[in-house]
Amino acid sequence: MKSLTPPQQALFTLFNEIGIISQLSNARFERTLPHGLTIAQFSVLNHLVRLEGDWSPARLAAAFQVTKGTMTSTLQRLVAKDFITLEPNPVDGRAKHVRLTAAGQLAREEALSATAPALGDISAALSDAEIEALIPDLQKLRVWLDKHR
Amino acid sequence: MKSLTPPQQALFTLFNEIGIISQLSNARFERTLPHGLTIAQFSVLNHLVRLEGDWSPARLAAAFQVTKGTMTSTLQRLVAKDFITLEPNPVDGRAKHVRLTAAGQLAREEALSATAPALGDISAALSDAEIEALIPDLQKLRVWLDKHR
DNA sequence: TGACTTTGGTTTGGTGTCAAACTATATAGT
DNA sequence: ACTATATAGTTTGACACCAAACCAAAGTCA
Repeated sequence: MKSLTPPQQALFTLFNEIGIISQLSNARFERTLPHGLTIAQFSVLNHLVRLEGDWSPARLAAAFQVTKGTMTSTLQRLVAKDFITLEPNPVDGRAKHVRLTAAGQLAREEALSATAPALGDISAALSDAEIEALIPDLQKLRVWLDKHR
Repeated sequence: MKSLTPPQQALFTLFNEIGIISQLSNARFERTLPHGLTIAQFSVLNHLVRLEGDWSPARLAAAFQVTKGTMTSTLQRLVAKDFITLEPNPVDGRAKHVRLTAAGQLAREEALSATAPALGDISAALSDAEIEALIPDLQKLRVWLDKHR
């Protein structure tokens, strides 16, 4: 029976843990979100509030490492909820502007408030210092994977 | 504008990185897999080869932290590829036995060979020691999330 | 100017995942 | 034994995601 070398085995375990954590944490947050928001939808709202500037669907897709098709779908759901509008770009006939509505800003505030407690709980699992320590290594890994895909 | 405390911010970043890594690494592996296997499908094949014993769909679902419905779907695709069979359990009329076929074992071997190089590449991003160091903390986090869901 | 290439966005089809509803079989309790 | 509950597996309906095909508007370049 074929098998992996120990370093390969470790990597395999690492990605396995990461996959499960991603799944569990998404489920955990999604349960707390109001208005039937999903993580993907909330992330877009949050992004638009925090980062100034003009955001097109394509720019958002690049920022979230997601295909344009995926972003189209997420934005359509946000439009259906009246949390954003898609306006034509007067300068570029292909492009659109993504604009947050007042309701969208409000929903983002509510979502943030609802999410914060669930985040606090996790301190029981890992100390703040441990969390801080994990981030740089994961970022290195993420950047590498992004560059080599 | 509402905001998060620094520790909450760190957790937010952590889960964000984890989500992206999960996505990118899945895409990366899936590209290398033969027979149109997905990660989910390969994981089941691999599991059946490595761990002896009788495996029912329900037991597999529990092992992979996935709902029974999700496992039903994955198993059906493996059956369609003739990589497993589902046999009735003579003792329990509700349950089924999941059995690997010869083709399934072969496919798992091929998948393992095809995947190994992609795993090796990643050493360029993170040293073996760094990878080993990450795992225990992530396991703590995963176990906690699993227990509190 | 006209043809070719790139870019922005949408659509389609396939996969994974969940929650919830549903059937059938087992098990427990009285 | 009968009823109630728990368990195994499937199905349905959403959502996120990808790859690939597609259209329209820009941009390039000869």
